[in-house]
Amino acid sequence: MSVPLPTGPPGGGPSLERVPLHEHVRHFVLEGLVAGRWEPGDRIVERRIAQELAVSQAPVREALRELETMELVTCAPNKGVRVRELTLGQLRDVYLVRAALERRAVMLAAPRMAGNVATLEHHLDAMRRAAVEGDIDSQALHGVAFHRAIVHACGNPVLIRHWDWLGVEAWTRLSLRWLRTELHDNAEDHEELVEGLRRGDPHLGRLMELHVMDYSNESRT
Amino acid sequence: MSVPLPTGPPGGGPSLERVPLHEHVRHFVLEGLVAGRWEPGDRIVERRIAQELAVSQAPVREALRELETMELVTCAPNKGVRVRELTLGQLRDVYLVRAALERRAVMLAAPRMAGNVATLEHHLDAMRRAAVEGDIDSQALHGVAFHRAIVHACGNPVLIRHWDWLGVEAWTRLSLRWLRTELHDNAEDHEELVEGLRRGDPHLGRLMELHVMDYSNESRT
DNA sequence: CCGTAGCCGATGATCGATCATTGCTCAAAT
DNA sequence: ATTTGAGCAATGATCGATCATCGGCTACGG
Repeated sequence: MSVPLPTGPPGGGPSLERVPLHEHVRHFVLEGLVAGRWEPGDRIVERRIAQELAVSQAPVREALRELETMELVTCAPNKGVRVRELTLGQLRDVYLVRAALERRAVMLAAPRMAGNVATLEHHLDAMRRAAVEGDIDSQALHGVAFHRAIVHACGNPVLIRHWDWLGVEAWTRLSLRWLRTELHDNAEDHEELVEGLRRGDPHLGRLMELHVMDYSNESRT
Repeated sequence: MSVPLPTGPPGGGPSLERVPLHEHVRHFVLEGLVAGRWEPGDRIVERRIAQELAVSQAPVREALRELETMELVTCAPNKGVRVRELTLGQLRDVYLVRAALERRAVMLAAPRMAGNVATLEHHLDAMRRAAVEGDIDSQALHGVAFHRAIVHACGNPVLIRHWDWLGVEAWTRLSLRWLRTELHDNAEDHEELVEGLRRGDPHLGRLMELHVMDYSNESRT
C-alpha cells in the first residue's frame, strides 16, 4: 500500500507504469470524501462503488481497507464501511500521534538535511503567497508538503509509513470541510522550524511537537 | 482489522461470536512465521495458504495485507508477499517509532492510571519469575503485556492502533528467533517505570523513551 | 560461450456469482 | 399503541474461475 498516488488516473493515456486497480479506486473514494460526496457517518457501499467504476468488488474492498488504515473510514465485520465521524477529540488524537512522530522525525532529519532547507523554503514561500492571496487550499497543501518533506528526510521507513498512514493531507482537507477549521497564519512558525533546522537547534523536537499540537487548537467550531 | 485475536480457532467449538475468516488466516500465518515455517525473504504464496486452509484466495489476501500493515511482510504489486527481512537496522527503526509512541503514551497514561499499577506489577512479577526460571518466551510475553497495558491506558485510540500495528509481540518473538536477540534482564527497568507511574514522575516520557530504545541495543548478532 | 528473444508455468489481480448476516418492514398478538 | 418475530431486500464475506504479469527456461544467433 503505497499511499501517495502521484499522477492522475490512466484515463488519459496508458502510462508506462501500470497502476493497480485498487489504487484508482482508493483515489476515487478519497476524492469523493474530500469533495463532500459523503458526510461523516455515511455508509460507503462496496458494490455501489464497484458498479460506478465498472470494476468488481475485490479492488473496492482492498481500497476501502487501505482507507481504514488511514483512519478515514471505520469498518465493522458484516456491517461495512462508514465514513469516520470526525469530532474535535478525534482530531486531537490524530494530531497527538502526528506530533509524537514528527518530533522524532525532525530530530532524525536535522543532521541528515545538514542545512539543506531549499525545499522547505520553497513551500514556505508558497504558503506565504497563498496566505496573502487567501488561497486556503494551497496554503494547507504546502503546509502539509512542508511537514512531509521533513518526515521523508528522517530516513526511517517505518516512521515514514506510519506518518503516511495518518493521512495528514486528507485529514487536513477534510477538517477544513467538516469542522470549518481555520488555518492559523502559521508561516512564521514554520520559519522558526526552518531556522532551527538550518543551525541544528537542540530544541527542534520540542519545537516541532508544540507546533503540530497547536494545529489541534485552531478550530472555531 | 482488530489486531489481537483472543482465543484459538473455532475448530474446537462454535463460539457465540463468529470470527471472520481472514482473522483465522492471519492467525495461522502469524503462527507459521513465529514457528519458523518461513524464513526472512521467503515468499508466501496466497493460493498455497488458501488450499491448505481450504478457503479461497480472498480472505488470504486480506490477511496478508493486514500482516503488511504490521510490517511483518512486504508486498510488491504483481510480485506477491514476502517475509520481511529483519536486519538490525530495521529492528532499530521499529523500536524508534515504538519509543516515540510509548513516550507519548506513558505521558498520557500517567494521570489516567492514577497510581493504579496492579496490572503492571502483575506482569512485572511474572517477568521476574520467568527470569529466574529461564523462561525466555514468558518473559518476553509479559514484557510486551506490560507495555501494552500502559499504551492501552493512554486513552488515545489512534495511538493504540498505531502501536498495535507495530506488531510488538510478533516482532519480539521473531527477533528472538531470527536475530537471537538476548532479553535484557530488565525487570528493574520496568520497576523504575512502575515507580514513576505511581508517583507521577515528570520525566516518565524520557524514561520510557530510553527504556524502549535500549531494547534495540540488546542483540548479540 | 554468452547474450537475447520467445515460450511457459506459477501466481497475483480481478472478475462474476453465491452464501450468510444485518437491518428493516409489517402484520399478528398482547 | 407497543412488542415481537417472520419475511425480505441490501450488502458484506467468500468462493471458484479467468485474466495478466513475472521469472525462469530454452533455443537461436553471435
